[in-house]
Amino acid sequence: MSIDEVVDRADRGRVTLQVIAGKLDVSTATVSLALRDSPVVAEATKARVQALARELGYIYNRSAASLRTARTNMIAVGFHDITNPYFAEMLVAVEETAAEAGRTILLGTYAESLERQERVLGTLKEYRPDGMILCPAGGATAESLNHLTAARIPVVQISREIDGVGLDFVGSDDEMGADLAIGHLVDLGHTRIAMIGGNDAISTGRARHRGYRAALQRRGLPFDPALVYMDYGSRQTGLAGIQAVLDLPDPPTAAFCFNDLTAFGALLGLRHRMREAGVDFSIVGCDDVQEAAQWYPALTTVRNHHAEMGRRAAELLIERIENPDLPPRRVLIAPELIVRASTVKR
Amino acid sequence: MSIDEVVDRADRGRVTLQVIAGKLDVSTATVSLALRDSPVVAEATKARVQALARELGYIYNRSAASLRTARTNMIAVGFHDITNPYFAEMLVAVEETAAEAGRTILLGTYAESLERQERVLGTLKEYRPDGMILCPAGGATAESLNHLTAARIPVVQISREIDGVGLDFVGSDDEMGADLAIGHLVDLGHTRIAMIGGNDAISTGRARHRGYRAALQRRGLPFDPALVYMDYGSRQTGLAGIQAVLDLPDPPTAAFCFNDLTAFGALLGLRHRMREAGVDFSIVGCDDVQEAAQWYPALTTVRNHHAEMGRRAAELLIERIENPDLPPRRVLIAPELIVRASTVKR
DNA sequence: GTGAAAGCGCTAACAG
DNA sequence: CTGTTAGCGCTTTCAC
Repeated sequence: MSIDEVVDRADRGRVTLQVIAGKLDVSTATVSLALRDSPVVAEATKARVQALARELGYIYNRSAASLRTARTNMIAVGFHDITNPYFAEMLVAVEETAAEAGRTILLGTYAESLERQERVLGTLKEYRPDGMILCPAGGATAESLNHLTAARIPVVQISREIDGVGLDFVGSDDEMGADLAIGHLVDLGHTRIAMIGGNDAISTGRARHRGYRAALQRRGLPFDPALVYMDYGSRQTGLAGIQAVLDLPDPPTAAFCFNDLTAFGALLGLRHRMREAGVDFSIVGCDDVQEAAQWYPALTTVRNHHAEMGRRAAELLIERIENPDLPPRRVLIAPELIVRASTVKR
Repeated sequence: MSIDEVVDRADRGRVTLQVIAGKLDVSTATVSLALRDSPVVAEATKARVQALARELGYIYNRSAASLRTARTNMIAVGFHDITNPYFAEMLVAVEETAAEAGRTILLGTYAESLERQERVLGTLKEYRPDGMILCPAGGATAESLNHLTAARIPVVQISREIDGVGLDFVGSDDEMGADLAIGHLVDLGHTRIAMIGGNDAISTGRARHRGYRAALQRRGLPFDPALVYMDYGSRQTGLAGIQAVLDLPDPPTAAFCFNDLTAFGALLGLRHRMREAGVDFSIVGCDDVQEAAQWYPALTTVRNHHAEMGRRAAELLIERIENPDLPPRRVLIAPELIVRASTVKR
């Protein structure tokens, strides 16, 4: 073969197993095996094949392989929002774990739109990922995931859980987390404790609110609905929520926030009222995103080990891909209270 | 066909064009056309095909289609770090723009590791994405992307630029951004202005430092190397950097930070020294991530329109996919100074 | 240790 | 308007 031919081939990006086989006068089967370093091929042959492949700039075509093997080595990830550092950090953990296991991430996002989620998941599944990791939009129902189970696609839910789908789940023990937070505040002498952010549309919202009420009750404290400000867990919610409860005739002295983002907003809202967390008010967040330690005051929060959640979800999924008949598993990671500077004795 | 057969097919996830064609006694070609709503197929036939496809739970197999068409409708995105909100927000814009154009994102990350970048890009290209959007790790060279250009894969670089690769680029005009920042500080009466964060390994680092020097010079201010604290643009860098320059015999009264993350760290570092931005010191960030407006004090920063960068990058890539022979384009988005509360008259 | 051949599920000519 | 045919690039028996 001439150099020109080689360049020509490489140029047109059309180097296939056939081309290599042709030039070396071996079969495509041998080339295929050789490139995958099969022990069945003679060392000398392998070396020749691999050398030529490199020289020609051969690129393995996974679409073709997938068609044949019914395996894509792709893991589809459907997240509602990767702008929230909690999910961004979780996604990185998923991606890194997947990459270590030779898998690549196919990503879809849908904010909190059920309709976009529908479309995105539909598209993702056409790529035939070996499995999916999902954090559904608020209000998603078991029926909305039926098409995935019907197609027998291995799915693990992360962080948010939909009741009654028999799918794997990796999340945090949110009732315990709320209890940790409330316990800490009560220990500091607080008796009027607000809960800001979170709503009934998502499982974490329900669980953290449930945990909040149970924790109060467990400690003999009354539940006052006026102290509960429910909304999507954003900075804006925290900003508005803290001010709303501060305006109450009998305002709280502390607040447990649905997540760190809400807590950051609350920290700010406090300043707008010339108050300061850690001085004359206490704020506890939930999640422990990187930013939490960096705030001023540094945020006391419930660490949910979200990177570990990401890693575990990827591991669970890979196990399920390899063994689809496993019974559904539910792994709850125990949260941990991280006391920093935003909480103070009453 | 019996219901049992249907259920059986659906169960085994093996509904293909052939199956539908067989049941309807038409050819696979017709089914293929009908499912894509081709005008060439009779309405009645289309309706029958589409109805049966839905009934059987047919899932389009993009691997198979890709093999045939040499188009995957995937866009590979290689980012070094999506934990930085700047890049997370950019990624969302890329993903949404791609989704609107019927493309899905294949994601790879590599932190700042050139070796991981190498591996990740190599894997991504085996999936035969129609194109790639890259933000390379620090220190990446033109050679390290040669394999992509050799394979004639359309690539657009985003945010960070590698000299001498003839690839499309979408980024911000960083010298202008630095000039905006320094101009603002000089207008406020500052003459000793530090620059914190950023390094020579990445194009934005070089450009912002170049802009910083040029801006000083343009205003007749001396350049003092002691005021420059170079490092990767992280919160930690800001925290350490601000304290380092504050320790100088002749400390600055203001600082321009490489990015918002660094600025957040600097804001904190100031507090560790009982100083406060917007009161007795001025800090200007760069990027304007969502968090910037939420800080206390709210951060004065150079808005780089990173969401628009993401959108433009996706658009440029799609244009190039459709027209590979376009000459390389370089789009620089003009930054904008956003004055908030972290800067104050000297 | 290597080759021949079939086929994964789809699309694109081309014929009729 | 619909069918026939070939083939995308790979993997996998099964022979030899």
